[in-house]
Amino acid sequence: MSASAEDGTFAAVYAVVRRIPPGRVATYGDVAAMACGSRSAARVVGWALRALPTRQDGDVPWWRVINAQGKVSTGQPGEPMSEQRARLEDEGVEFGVAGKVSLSRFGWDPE
DNA sequence: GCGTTGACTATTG
DNA sequence: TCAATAGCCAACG
Repeated sequence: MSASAEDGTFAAVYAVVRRIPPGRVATYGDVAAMACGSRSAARVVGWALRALPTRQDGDVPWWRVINAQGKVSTGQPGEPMSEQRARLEDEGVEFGVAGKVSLSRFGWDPE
């Protein structure tokens, strides 16, 4: 697709995140493995999602992307809990007492 | 082209 | 469960 001027690591990350179905969560490592081909590139995924508001994409469900520990990494100062967690709960994702999600239950299973 | 930074991951205590 | 350390990759100035 050459219609979009977006092609590269960032676009790859956005494409993978958009493929995450509602009620499911994916880890940075998983997205990095599919977007960049390397699980170690998880930092790049965080960078791409962090630059999302700057990219004005708006259609990327960044809240469905969490860390390998099953917890959100979005540090939202001033808020009791990250909006990411609220969105996930609204999608049907349940959090443990430690505020962690069971990746074995809600983990995204790419076909 | 180099050095710094970052919404990470895995390991160890 | 939490804290600290090392490793990895890409974008930014």
